[in-house]
Order: sequence, then structure tokens, then C-alpha cells
Amino acid sequence: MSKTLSIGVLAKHTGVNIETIRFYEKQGILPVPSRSSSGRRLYGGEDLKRLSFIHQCRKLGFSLKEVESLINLVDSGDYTCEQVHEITAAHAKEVKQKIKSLTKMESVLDGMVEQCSRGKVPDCPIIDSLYGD
Amino acid sequence: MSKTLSIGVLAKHTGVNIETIRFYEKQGILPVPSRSSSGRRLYGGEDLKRLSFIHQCRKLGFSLKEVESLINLVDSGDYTCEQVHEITAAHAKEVKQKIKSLTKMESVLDGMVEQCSRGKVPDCPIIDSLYGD
DNA sequence: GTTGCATCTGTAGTTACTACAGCATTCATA
DNA sequence: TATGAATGCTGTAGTAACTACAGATGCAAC
Repeated sequence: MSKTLSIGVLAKHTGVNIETIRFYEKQGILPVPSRSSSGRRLYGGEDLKRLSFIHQCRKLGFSLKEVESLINLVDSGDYTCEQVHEITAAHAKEVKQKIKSLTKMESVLDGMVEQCSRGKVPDCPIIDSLYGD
Repeated sequence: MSKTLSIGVLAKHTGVNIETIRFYEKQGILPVPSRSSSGRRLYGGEDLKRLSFIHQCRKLGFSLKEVESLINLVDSGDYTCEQVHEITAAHAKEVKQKIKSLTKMESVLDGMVEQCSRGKVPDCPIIDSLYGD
């Protein structure tokens, strides 16, 4: 395996911040890379793949803990599709709940904004509804 | 003004955690209350109103900074409805963006979950799509 | 030789709380 | 009146997932 990628190049290829890459390493979610003679990190294709995976998962809203579970499963070699499904379905459920909660907020906010006359007077239905007597 | 409410009573009336009330005080978002002879916090009706306001705002997803802005406006005495509208509309926009982003995640996740056979075999389309070669 | 970029380590800051530890006080009850 | 439970106090540390430095080092190019 040739490990030739600097952290900067890895960052550019994956779209992950340099500091974030080091952070992932410290968190144990990205393996400790080898180093050049002067102590700089050197990455290979496997690292690139793994970091991309982490990035994809993060974009889908998985927590780092969930990502770690997923990685551990894959690394273990004998994971089942069922196990992956469980983690993903649980996360999908959380996302749905968040959407639901935000949608409720949205409708209240929209209602308030609409009621508001945007006038120059210090009499605002938004404040009235929140700061009521 | 009679200030007779203990922090525990205030917490129960508003649904806000005791530690959170103290936290709000430290953040300067809730005024420093008077104290009993033994040093315990004493709250009045105005505090109750303000804490409820903060709580309502938080439930609508406003950040503490936004809540502070809102409170400062009201406290200043000569705020306009326009100013309140601006803060609220900006927040509503943020909420909409969050919903949009989460909805995208949701559809990808749902697609993955659906594709997954939930089988007992170590071959999972979820992993394949994320951890691709 | 010096300029400038990339990288290094380590620490602190962000948001909005929550969870103690260890102590003081107050209240209800025996 | 004694005592045990409940309440409150301060102050600190932990949570999630980074981000933003500061200050040092390395390396290639001109």
C-alpha cells in the first residue's frame, strides 16, 4: 500500500476540513496514519475511502457515535445487513421526528409573522402572543 | 412588588429546569433576583412572565441570542413591530432551511432503508452506497 | 537566505444546557 | 425539640462536533 497523500490533499479530496480530520483521528474514528520522516501524516486509498464514508454519513445526519458503530460493524467483517438496517432505520426515525418538531415551529412562526403588521409602532402581536399577561 | 417565589416553584410554574434558570441568570438573560435572608433566590410575577417568554421562544427554536435581542427590544420601551418582525422572519427562514435539509436526508435514508433486504448476510446496499469503491 | 506555504501540537471557544460534589438551610414530623 | 428529607447554594466539568487560534517546524523555490 502506498501512502502518499498529505492531510491537505486528503482534505481537498474529501471536502473535510484539515482540523476535522485530526479531530476524527483523536476521536479514534479515523485510524492513526503513518508519518513522513519529518512527522507529517501520510494517508492512503483506504483512508480516503473511510473518510469519505464518514463524510457521507455526517451529511446524512448520523452522529459520530453512529458512524463509529457502522464502521465497527464493517471492520468486524461479519456484520449482517440486518444490523446496518437497524442503525439506519433508527436514525431515519429521529430525522422524521426532528422534521415534525421543526414543522410545528414553522407553522407557529409563520402565523406570527403573518399577523404582524410590520408597523412603526410599539405594538406587536408577536410580542403580545409570547409575552402575554 | 411581592417577591415570594422560590426557584423551585418558579421552575414548576414555567417548566424550566432549576439549573437552567440559574444558567439564564448567569447568561444575563434573566435579571438577578433578590435574595432571602439566607441567600435563596426570590422571584416575582415579572420574573415569571419573563421566564415564560424565554421558554416559549426556546420552544420555537429561537437561540438565546435572539431571545436576548427580543427582550432588549421590549425592555427598551420604544421598539417597533417592524424590528420584531425582522428577527422572527429571519428565524422562520432558518427553520425552513433546516426542514429542507432534513427532508433531503430523510429521502436518502428512506431510500436506503427500503433497498435493504434486512438479510442475515454481510452484503448491505446501505454500506455499499456509502462505502463504495 | 529568505519568503511563504503546509503542517505540527495543544488549548480554548462555541451552544444550551445537564450533572454532579459538597455544603447550608428549611420544613415536616415524631 | 430533635432529626431526616427536601430544597437551595456555589462552582466545576461534561456533552456534540467541530472551529480557531498560537507558536513552532519543515520544506521548496527564488
